Amino acid sequence: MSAISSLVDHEQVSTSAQPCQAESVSPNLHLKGLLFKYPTLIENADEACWDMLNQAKLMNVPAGTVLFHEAMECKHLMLIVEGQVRVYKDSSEGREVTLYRVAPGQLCVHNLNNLVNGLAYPIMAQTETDMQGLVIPRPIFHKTLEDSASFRTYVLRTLTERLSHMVDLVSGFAFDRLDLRIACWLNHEFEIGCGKPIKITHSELAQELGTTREMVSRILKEFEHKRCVQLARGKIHLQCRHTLKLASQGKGKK
Amino acid sequence: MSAISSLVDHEQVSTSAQPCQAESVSPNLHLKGLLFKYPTLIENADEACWDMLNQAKLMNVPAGTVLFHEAMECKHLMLIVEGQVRVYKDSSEGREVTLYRVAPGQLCVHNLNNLVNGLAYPIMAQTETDMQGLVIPRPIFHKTLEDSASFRTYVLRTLTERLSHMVDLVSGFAFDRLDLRIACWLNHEFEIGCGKPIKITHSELAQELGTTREMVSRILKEFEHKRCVQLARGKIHLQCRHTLKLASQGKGKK
DNA sequence: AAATTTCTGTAACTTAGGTTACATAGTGCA
DNA sequence: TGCACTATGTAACCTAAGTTACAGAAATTT
Repeated sequence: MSAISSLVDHEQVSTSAQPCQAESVSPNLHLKGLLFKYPTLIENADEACWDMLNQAKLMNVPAGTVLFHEAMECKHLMLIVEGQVRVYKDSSEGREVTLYRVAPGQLCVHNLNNLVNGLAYPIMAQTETDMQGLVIPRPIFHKTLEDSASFRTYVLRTLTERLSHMVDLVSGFAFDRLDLRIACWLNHEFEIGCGKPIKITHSELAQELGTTREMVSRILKEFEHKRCVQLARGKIHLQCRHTLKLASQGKGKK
Repeated sequence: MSAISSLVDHEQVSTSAQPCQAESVSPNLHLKGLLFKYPTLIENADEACWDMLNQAKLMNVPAGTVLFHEAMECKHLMLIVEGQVRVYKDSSEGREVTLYRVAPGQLCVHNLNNLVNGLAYPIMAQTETDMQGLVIPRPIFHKTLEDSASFRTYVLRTLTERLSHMVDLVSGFAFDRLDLRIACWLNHEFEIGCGKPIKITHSELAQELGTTREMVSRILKEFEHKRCVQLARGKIHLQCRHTLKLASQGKGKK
């Protein structure tokens, strides 16, 4: 509660109702460039879908902006062109868990939820980087849902995929030890980063996984002793992919 | 793995591919009777939606049937008319968590996921009671998604609602103590049952919440001492709604 | 009625995770 | 160079949750 209001007070907030720096996107060509990260949406897009995209406005949002929170209503759908958004839930004791991230090519399903059901949901979304997005007003979103088969497919896919992802989250919390969850997270990050060092602080990682900084420090240090990783200020270097894989499979419990 | 295959071996399994006892539903009137628990679907149903429903086949499934598991592919969408299905995830150590239940009026979103994305997902669904459902073949489901605005709305609503529910699950695991989670669960059950005793064993409740029987026994006994509930074999009686509410709000920590 | 199975109670113990409370080490910059 | 700030390390302690290992009660079957 206090965490939320302090954020809202002290940081730049753009309610979806008042997009800042919105401008029309003119030619189709330009659109295709902006949306090249949405291949599943674009490649099969039908006319109705293009209609919607042509009516979208481009909007710039600085890093750290709260896009929605608590009981906020969404008046727009946002397609992210550049940058990324973190969607998370915070606890009354000041801890956090990341639920998922929205990157170019993806939709914020809670944004969708809000648009479809008209229900706000007590969760937060905040830009992690400067962001550029295409803003689609609610009525146009609904109309396109009616008219465009391709858009529909895209929306449905996104929703069901997120759902599976949420099941993974639940089962991690329910069954896996924290060291396992950290190892898996590292593994995944190293995989998509091709082994490049991960830039994150221990307390950020704690907020990612819904735990505390001290626990993360403790477990990362263990991993360093096992020579999976090497720690530096604000960075985690991969030392041995194999050892980390083992740790992430729950083996080598020590 | 072994848990799954043993279930599959020893219990009655109906792959969605071979519905047992399927029969055509003839007149519209009959359909309306069957689907009276689907008001949101029925009341606004357009012609395309009725078309689909008219092509559905009625199917009876006995209690304890595994509807899908692991990497099983769904060839049908199932609208539950009578009875209920439990969708859950099991751990390698033999524990379980219930993800959600599907009752008349609802859809199994993982069934949807499978139909939409063609991806199977390692999670289980099993009938808890004898069940009667309307089976809709995959191609007809897809066609109706194209043609029926009302069906689409219904599907989207269901999906986004489940998603919110999953967030609650995650945040419970991430932030709430087990006693809190049990208290909330009891509260909810007493609410929908209007205070009637809940029929459940401790180990079933453990599987519900992803914990162990001993923990549930211990915490329920605590609640009995606090005079929230009264325990009997296979049953939990509500003693004082107020005290339980307090416990479920994390107050009266003892 | 006796035997068997299922359910519950509970004590003793272990372990994972969280908390408190510092110390120390980098980083940026005045 | 020194100061402030942020990030990390770590020990001691606490508590929630899980585990082991029973005993006994209630239901069900033979």
